[in-house]
Amino acid sequence: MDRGSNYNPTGPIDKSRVLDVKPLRSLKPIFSPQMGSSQTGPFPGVPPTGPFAPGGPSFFPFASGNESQRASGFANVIPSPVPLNSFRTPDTQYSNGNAGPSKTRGRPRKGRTEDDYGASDLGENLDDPSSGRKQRGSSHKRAKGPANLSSVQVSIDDTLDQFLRAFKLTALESHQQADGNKELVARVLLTYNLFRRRLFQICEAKEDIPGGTNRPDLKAATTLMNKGARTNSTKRVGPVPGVEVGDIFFFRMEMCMVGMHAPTMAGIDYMTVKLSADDEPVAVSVVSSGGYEDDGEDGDVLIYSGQGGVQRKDGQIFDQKLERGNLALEKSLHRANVVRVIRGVKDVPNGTGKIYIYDGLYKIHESWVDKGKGGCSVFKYKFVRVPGQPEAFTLWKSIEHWKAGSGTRIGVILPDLTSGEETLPVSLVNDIDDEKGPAYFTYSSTLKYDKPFDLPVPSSGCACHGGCQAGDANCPCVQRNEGFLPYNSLGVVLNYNSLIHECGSSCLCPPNCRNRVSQAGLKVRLEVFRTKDKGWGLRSWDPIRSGMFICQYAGDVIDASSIMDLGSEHEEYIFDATRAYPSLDYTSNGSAEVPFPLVISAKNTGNVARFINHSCSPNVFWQPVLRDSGDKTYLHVGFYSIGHIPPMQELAFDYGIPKSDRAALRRKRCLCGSLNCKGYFY
DNA sequence: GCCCAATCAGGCTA
DNA sequence: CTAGCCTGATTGGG
Repeated sequence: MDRGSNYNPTGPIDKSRVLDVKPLRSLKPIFSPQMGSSQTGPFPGVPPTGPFAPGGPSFFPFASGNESQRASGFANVIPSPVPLNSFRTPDTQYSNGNAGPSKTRGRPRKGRTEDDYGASDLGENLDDPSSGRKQRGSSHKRAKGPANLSSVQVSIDDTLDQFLRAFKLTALESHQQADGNKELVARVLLTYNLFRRRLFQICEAKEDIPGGTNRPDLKAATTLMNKGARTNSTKRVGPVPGVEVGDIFFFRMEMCMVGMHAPTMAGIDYMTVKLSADDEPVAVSVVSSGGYEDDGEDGDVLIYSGQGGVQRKDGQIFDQKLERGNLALEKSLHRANVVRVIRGVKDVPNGTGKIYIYDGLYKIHESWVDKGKGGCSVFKYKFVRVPGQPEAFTLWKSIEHWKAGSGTRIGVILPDLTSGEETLPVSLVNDIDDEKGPAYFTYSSTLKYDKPFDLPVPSSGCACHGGCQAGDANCPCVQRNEGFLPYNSLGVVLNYNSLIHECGSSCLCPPNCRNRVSQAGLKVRLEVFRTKDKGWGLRSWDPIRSGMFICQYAGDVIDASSIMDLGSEHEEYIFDATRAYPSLDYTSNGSAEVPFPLVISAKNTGNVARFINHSCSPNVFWQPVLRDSGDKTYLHVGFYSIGHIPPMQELAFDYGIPKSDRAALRRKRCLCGSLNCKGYFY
């Protein structure tokens, strides 16, 4: 019921009596509150129909069918990597007016950590005590390779243009910028994240490049938005087309770009609606991320604090005023309008970062004035979630309980089907039917090569005792990856090469080197679960960032020529790199294939990857990864997320198309259920 | 239209 | 690890 101290049971008070306020001009509801109306549908009272309710389900008559089908399949639109020679070409070959040192902003670059997500765990347990926690400062900078500034600038521009072209965002129609849809939102966010990561990778490797930044999140967003690559820029009360309840974001700018929440810092977003006589502000969304003392009785209630009203360092105290966002919330309360709520939670693996969860539509039930710390007056608003929406924030709370072992999770068959083989347990869960588990197999987290199947790649290990450093031109591992480290410290791939060269056994770097991601094991808590109609599948309790490593494909490497003879029951657990995969087709234009015909059977021995199902709209893709072992180099297959994946969403990748006609005859009915499902897979 | 203030970021340092 | 400083970007409002 009441939550006690903060709660004022006397109900809303007359704020104008207490504070310096603008008068509420009209309290007559624009829309009838509809609280007890007989309206049907999942969101009673939503939207507040009328002149300013463009939200809600829409048809997209302008979306070209085949274009949307093509573009939402991430894999076939991955831009090719910037060729290495673009960093070596003299300036004179380019006539780009932006190139040239004269355009540089003279801002001195500061020292920075190895990634854009705060402190890294690198540098701990180092042999070399003098290196300290982090390689920083002049010695580190001097180690960086000579950067050809202008050509790097060109490559940043080129990279962006490639992304924009690949995702067909070069010339968005104005109606597409104003009103989005799911496919468009996905394209904008994917482009943003690919560019942001690539931008970070380039900037951390080279000093003082024009357009360089220590805030790739901001830089990438402004660049994209300046080119018109955004959507849902029309503010609206109610749902945002293309964003679903439970969707997650890792940066405020992401929400800005897709019309979820426009302000870059402020917690309350509102719009001014035209009335017959006056303009009135109406709230559209709030972000609750711990800046104030927000609280709620349970997952469906949020006590939100108004904006402003701080206690300054000099001791001066400012009360909150009933203006701007606070006034808008007050109006939304009186109009009984819905407000989108975004919950910010701490990103545990990152530490300093936050994850923003879209928790759906809420209504403000009451407001009051409270005394905040320091004694200033603070507005409080009680948000109550509109019933009937999919679970979002409460799901996160449940997962916390599962992890702590305090919650009862129904349908758990095994707490850890890997029997400790993996770094993290993997639950086996069935809350669908009576199946007791998948057919017997031996769990193994590694890939087994029977025959020496090595590649003629001369491997000379690095000597980076403190872990490989971005921009270290002397590191052979950096060189093999075209001058960059392929991952950040969270295990996120930063760009898309046809091959990732990880450090191997001949390298002297420690096991927690940034370039040993796929060999370091699981980083997210996975579960094998019973799907409704596709057998067993794989999903994650933890949120997964765009580009993050998920797992490798373990099993037995088998002879590619024998794949034709395998029985159909065998091919259920086959990974076949010789198939045509959309992503590989795109990045390579057909030329750069996997170095040798790698086929893996996980029928008898395998890991979690054998449970990943096919989807025509995948959220996971794979990349070949090279690791050396002694004097031999072995190929592995790493799985990475395409976009951000909320907890408990099934992981799936595109199984590709077999190149042999015989195998192609064995097509199976696809049950992925996506809008652009081809209807079958192999 | 220009400028500026306000703001539940996010990186970095002490 | 946390508090605080610093740069930063959008948008509303004057």
